[in-house]
Amino acid sequence: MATVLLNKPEKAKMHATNVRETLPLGQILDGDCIAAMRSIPAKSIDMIFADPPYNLQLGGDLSRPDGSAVDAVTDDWDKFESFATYDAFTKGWLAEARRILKPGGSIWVIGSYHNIFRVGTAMQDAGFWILNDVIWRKSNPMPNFKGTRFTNAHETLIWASMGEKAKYTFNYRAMKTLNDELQMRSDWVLPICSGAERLKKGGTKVHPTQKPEALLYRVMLATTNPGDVVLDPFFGTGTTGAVAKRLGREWIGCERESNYREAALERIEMALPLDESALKTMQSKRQAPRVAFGALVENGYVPAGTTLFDKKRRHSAEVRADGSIVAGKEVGSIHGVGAAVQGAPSCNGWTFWHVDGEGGLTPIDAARQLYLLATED
Amino acid sequence: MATVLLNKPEKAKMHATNVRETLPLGQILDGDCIAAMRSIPAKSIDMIFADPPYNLQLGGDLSRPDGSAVDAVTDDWDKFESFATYDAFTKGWLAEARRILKPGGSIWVIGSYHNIFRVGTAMQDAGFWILNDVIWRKSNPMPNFKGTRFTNAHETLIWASMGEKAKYTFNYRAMKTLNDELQMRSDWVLPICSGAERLKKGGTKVHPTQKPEALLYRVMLATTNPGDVVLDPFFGTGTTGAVAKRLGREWIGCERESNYREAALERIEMALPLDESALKTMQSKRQAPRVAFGALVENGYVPAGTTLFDKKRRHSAEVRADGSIVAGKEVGSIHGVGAAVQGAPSCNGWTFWHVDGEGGLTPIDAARQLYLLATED
DNA sequence: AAGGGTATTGAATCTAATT
DNA sequence: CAATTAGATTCAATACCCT
Repeated sequence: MATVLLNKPEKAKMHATNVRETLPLGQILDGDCIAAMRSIPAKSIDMIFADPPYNLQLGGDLSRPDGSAVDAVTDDWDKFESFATYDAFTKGWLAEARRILKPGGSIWVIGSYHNIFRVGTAMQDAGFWILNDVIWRKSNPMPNFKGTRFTNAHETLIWASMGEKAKYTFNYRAMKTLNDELQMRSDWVLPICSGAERLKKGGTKVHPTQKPEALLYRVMLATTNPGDVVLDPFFGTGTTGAVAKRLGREWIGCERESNYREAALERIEMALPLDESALKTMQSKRQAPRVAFGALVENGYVPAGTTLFDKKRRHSAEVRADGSIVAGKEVGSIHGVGAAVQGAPSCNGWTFWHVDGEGGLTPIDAARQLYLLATED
Repeated sequence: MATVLLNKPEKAKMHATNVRETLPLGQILDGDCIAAMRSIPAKSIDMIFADPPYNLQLGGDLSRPDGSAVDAVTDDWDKFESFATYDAFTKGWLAEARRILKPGGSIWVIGSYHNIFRVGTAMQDAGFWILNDVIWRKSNPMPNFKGTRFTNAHETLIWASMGEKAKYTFNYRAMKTLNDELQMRSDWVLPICSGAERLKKGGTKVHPTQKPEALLYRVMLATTNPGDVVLDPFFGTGTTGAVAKRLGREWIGCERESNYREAALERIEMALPLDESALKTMQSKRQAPRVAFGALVENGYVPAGTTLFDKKRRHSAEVRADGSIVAGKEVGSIHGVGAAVQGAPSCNGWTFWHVDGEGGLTPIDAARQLYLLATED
């Protein structure tokens, strides 16, 4: 029998491929989400989006908010019982979620003030590292008819990685593009789910808390890549699945109620996937291929002997044949010398240093872009 | 000796009056807030506003893109050994807060994702009944300098009564007036504390986390009446005291650090009734909402994959998932690509680009108008 | 005086790949 | 795994200096 030697990353990759083939992609698992998640292999999911129910009746039945339902529990002892039961439930499904997430995966949970504080605490206690809490600011909320409180006009999402040092996916550049070239903030203004998007049967809502697709769209675009596997333990009518399909992500759902499952499957069937070109997003420079400054020198884009200046000509440096630069006593990389002359902890030499041309000073980053275009493919 | 018979309400009223006379109104109690609150009689306070340490758990130094350093919160008072330590601290001060609050009083606590979930859980466990969580959306937050997460652009306040059936004060009418005759929502847009309001000594800020008076103004106007007693267990530089004085409320503070106490007393001494200009900043701004093209994409008004044309169909471009558009080699915003294909210095993409519909070409600005109609309050 | 340009700053869990 | 190196990264408001 032939032996093939594999290094560690290759082994991991092959393992991931094998595991992926066993995943129930594009399926809604029937039953309790904890039991359903138990059937998923460990470290196999890229992102989890969870919209857990928030109210736990004493009978052990979970119910969703429908605006009129009020907790029947009244005295303090029962309240404690209720919170304790809810916390145990939260701890249970979070533990399974943690098991099936990849080390570089992340989790989103949405909730309101009834449950989000307990969920957030449980997430921290389970070892998740909160990256942001995000506010979904509803642009057209239900008014508070009685005038007894502030209009409850938002919901809270928590986004967390597997741990303090864990990696995670964040498509910073795509978010910035989506927000007209400003950093995306932690407060998102989006309309509630209504109109044609709202699933109805016989004139009534199929699901009391159907989330808008725009919300999932932003979540997925921000924190997953095409082809990633997204799991939703409280699938409901399948907003997560519909958006995943549209955005070229794989999905898995868990849902106990058959009428929700049916509505979800029908809905996702109708969803149209975007083609590959439309799925492309603005790439960050971090993802662009690295170019050594020395390559520009070798190829004559910035010849040896060129004098570099900072934007205000307060500093200058000379380029040497090996791509190092010299400024007074400082010798080294464009970054190191840039940092040294400024007395700064670090410096991006590509944008700090300029060459003197016909139209004034041009950052050497422009030469890098030219080089990248010329050497593409 | 004459005997005066008093009925029960009169007795309670007299008791309240006597207790009130023993309260350290207009004073800052020196020392740990738990010990300080122990000196306050039970059921004597109308409202508590608490801004406890956030337990930020910051890593190393952080520098801005220009190389300058970020002045972080490094004070000892924000350092806790573990979540367990922080939880014990929270439980301790909440218990005292609960003891001194009147049955019809209420409590506000402000925090960030670092601590607010733990605080909210502790409040529920202590028996407080959450009435709202309120989002302070900062109009000018500190950016995320490294592009690693969403800009942390908000903080969360929790407002709670003494229990599910407990009474509380809510001045619905005042809030509606303050909000241009619309119900006050659970998200408040306010600037951070800066400029003349920010207390400084020798050019540097006295307190690292001074809260804006506008925030306290809205809190107090909404949930207290003139003459009410407001206590702040983490008084700092006395924003609560200054606003209480201006609004005709009584105040009590607790503060360990003498330099904060001194700054606070001096500041409150100077506090004057609010003038017109200050009042204006307290009011909700009804400014025209800015719409990013990306919002139309994620909400399906202009789906990814759509082809855009200029009015005469000389140019076309394709919409991508993140709201960028592609025309040949040009990739970027509707404005940038519009300018590039025309060879123009600038371009209003909203009027330049059109979508092909039943009635011919329609400018994408029409979709923006539709979106605005759907999201208007 | 008005306006333009530049510097400063705010509750921040703030890099990633290679050696 | 720690140390090193390459190199990516900011928005709104205020303050102050200069025409």
